[in-house]
Amino acid sequence: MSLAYAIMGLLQQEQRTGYELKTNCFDQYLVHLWPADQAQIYRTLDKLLEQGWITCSIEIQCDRPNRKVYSVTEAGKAEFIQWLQSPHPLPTLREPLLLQLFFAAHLPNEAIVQLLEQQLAARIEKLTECEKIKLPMLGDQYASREQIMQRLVLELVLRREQIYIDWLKTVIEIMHHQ
Amino acid sequence: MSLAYAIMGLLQQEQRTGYELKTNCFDQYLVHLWPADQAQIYRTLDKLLEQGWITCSIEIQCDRPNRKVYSVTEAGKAEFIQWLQSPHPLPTLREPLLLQLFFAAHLPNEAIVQLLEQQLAARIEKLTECEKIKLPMLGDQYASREQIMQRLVLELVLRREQIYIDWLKTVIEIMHHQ
DNA sequence: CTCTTATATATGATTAGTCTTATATTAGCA
DNA sequence: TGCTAATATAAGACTAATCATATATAAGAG
Repeated sequence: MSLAYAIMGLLQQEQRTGYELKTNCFDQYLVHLWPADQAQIYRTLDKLLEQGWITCSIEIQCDRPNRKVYSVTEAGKAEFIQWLQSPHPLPTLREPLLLQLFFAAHLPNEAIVQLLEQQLAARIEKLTECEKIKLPMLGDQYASREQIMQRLVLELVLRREQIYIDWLKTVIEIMHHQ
Repeated sequence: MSLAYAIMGLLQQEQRTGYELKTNCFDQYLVHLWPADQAQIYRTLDKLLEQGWITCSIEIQCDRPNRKVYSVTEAGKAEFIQWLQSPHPLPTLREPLLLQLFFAAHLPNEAIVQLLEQQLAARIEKLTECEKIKLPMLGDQYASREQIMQRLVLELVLRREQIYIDWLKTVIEIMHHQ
């Protein structure tokens, strides 16, 4: 379960609450990489606590609801390093659009183009979102090791989105001239 | 639930049993697009039957276990055409490797490279698998409409795999010269 | 004669992820 | 005064997918 490790990775940067993980980490830096539901984050924190991989200290606040601040234990750090190095099978990417296109012979060309145009708009929007992410460029000598790794990941995400856009455009072109 | 529609699409080509769907369709033509578990196929067939979108006739065989042959009803065909045209939100692609790399600053370069090399091998294998799929080329004037659509889908899958491979190679290169 | 493979269907259990709703507090706005 | 937004956690319900296992028959190999 990768989410558990994502959480441990984030808690190693600094101790955090479930709320901070959701709003400051997953929704800001991991939206395009590993989106996570609030309910799932809290449940995973419980599970990690049970396993003894994180600990929790309750901060009593007078002006706000109490916070449970989590940090990673030594056992958790060891477990995290193990996970970091372990190979995973390629995940299966199931894309409804590709399935639709696979069976699209049943549809008139205009209907197919409409489907593709809609997808193209969505892809362009996603690429624009990803381009907004601020990270030092690859040549940047002031970039930290962490930032370099994150930039490399972002590079793939950008390239991948670009491929979809290019492909959609050529398919639309082909469907027009048929 | 896209699997239900994939099944209806396949049953529209010709009537089939659950076993044929699994071994002749999903495992052969849809492995890289929409892999499906045997248990899930049979359960989805039950659900489609309940909905009245497919019908079933039992073929008694003397030498083999009986077969339940399914075909799509008029209601099912209408439902399928509706689905074919309806836009879907972009699916979230969660890739453990990207998450690992995101946090890989904790790891020495050699360990990162090892992870990348392993992934590269897996990606090359997958690309090779996809290249084995036989479909007429895009210019082919004897290609059916169905084949053209399937070739277009395959083109994206191939391009996407190629992007991963290119990216992995450049990242490995970068990790070596750091 | 037993073991494996192919044909054929079905159920139980579990995981990961999503959606919805509930609770509680404070600040700020109209 | 009531409404909304931000902060903070939790539980219930559900779906899609996966894994394991069970059943039954026949052909073919060793």
